[in-house]
Amino acid sequence: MKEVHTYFTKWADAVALTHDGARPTIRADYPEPLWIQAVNLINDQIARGVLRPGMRIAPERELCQQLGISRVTLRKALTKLVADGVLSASHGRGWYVASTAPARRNEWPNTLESFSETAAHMGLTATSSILRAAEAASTVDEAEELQIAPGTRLFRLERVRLLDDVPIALDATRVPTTLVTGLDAVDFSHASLYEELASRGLEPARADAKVEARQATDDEAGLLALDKRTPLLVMRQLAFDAQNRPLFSSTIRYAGDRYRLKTQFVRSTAAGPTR
Amino acid sequence: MKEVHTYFTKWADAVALTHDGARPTIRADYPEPLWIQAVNLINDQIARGVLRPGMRIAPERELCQQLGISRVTLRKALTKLVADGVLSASHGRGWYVASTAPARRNEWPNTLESFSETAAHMGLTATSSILRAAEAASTVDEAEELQIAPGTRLFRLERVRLLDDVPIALDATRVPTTLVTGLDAVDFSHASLYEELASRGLEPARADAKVEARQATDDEAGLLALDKRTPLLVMRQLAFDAQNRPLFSSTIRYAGDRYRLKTQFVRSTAAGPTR
DNA sequence: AAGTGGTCTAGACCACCCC
DNA sequence: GGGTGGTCTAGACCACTTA
Repeated sequence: MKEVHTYFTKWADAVALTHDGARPTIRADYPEPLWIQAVNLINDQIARGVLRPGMRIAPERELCQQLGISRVTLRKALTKLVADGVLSASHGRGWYVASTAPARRNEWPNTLESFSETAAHMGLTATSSILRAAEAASTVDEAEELQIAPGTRLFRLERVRLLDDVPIALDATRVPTTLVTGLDAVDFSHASLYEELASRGLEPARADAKVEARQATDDEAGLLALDKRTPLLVMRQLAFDAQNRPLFSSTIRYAGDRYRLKTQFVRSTAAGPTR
Repeated sequence: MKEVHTYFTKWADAVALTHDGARPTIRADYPEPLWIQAVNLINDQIARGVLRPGMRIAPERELCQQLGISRVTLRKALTKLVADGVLSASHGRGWYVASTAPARRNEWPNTLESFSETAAHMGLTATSSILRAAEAASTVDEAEELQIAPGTRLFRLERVRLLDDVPIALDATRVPTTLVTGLDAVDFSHASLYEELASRGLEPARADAKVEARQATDDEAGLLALDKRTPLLVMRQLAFDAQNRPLFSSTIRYAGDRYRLKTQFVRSTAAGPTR
């Protein structure tokens, strides 16, 4: 495809990273990998206003000298910054700072967060009222979804999720006991399921989610203290670890007028998998 | 954190990629970059069943020889496959094929798709009934969202979106005329907005979305031929290009019982941006 | 101690953009 | 032609896992 748009007719001046004092603080001592230090350094410069939206930054080979790292390492950092939407590259022209005020930028591309973590980010306290926390045999549907044998025992956790004591959602989560046992001994009115799983070596890496809207039933309306006509935002989630093993499934029914889901879609680039 | 879980007590046998005929088809001629060829090759081997879920693949240094590429290039391919959830690495132990049948795996991590593209994937035909397609001055709110001066003219496109002639959603999209002009001359009852933008050099790279549920108004119910009590799934979307310039905003109101949003959340790894 | 992934380097060539 | 990003290589050292 032909590029129709031209941004500048003349070259923008490149901006060096070292405008204050000696060489920037990239140390080979190894507290953190060099490329992560480079990412943080550039993020800092943008936050500090040394690098402003739309600016062209110094060419790669020059940055390498300034930072004292190799080009391969620098490019690993730049790649990460592109993924975060902080920089963008233009082939024969240079690197440019993305044009959004960094303060308003999103934290992470598309984060899988627990309810507790989301609450913490908002400065609220997440608690739960437990409706059920027990092991039982799985149904055929549950077994298929979690890729276990039908009848395998599941830990079922059903909670009313509260933010600062206001009921927000109904959360029904199922974890196969083939992955973890002893969850029924935990008090989940304050504990976080994510943390419990993490402490047992189970780390969710991603989750597929389906979202739909429907009316609340009488039961649901009662538990969430809703007007019966209020719609629910229903999110059905299946979480996997890095090996794509299903870890747990959860259905979260949010009160339609008390919650808003946020997500970010990314346009796929290059090498889409072979079907 | 300490790793609690141990997967194997004994080493799994490594699996080579070359089980059929001569060396696999990675050619330096350059139709595609070598690392993309490697990605495709490994995806193919998994699809063909040579590599099966849970298997350990040959160590990096061995694969380099088999494929005739350098370790850096191979690792670029492996990194991509990790991002796609196809492989996972374990430090001192090796590379493992993720344990989900590849056929059931998702296409792309989290795709930004147009309605037309989504329809095509489902084998349906997307059409539109145009409610409005005209330029007008922006309101203060619209201007702020799109980062333009208030009063700047916008192209407003309002459509009923149909799949195989069934009304699915109401789509209201606004594009600043500072980015593109002449859109009011296009017949959007069949044309795709994404394609029109792409042909003018505007490529969306990502979009922030907020999703909520609410009841349909009488007007909305009428346009979508809904029972008035059916809830709507409302998605408010703001699309950006690679430089983070806002390209357009769109509000899509789906009939709650005719559509289901799918998305994927990814657990953020390493180097979270500085706040 | 040996095997493996994780990080890093110096140097090369190509493709694209602009003068 | 000169500057710039995109790709690729060979080789090195470190950290983690398993024996």
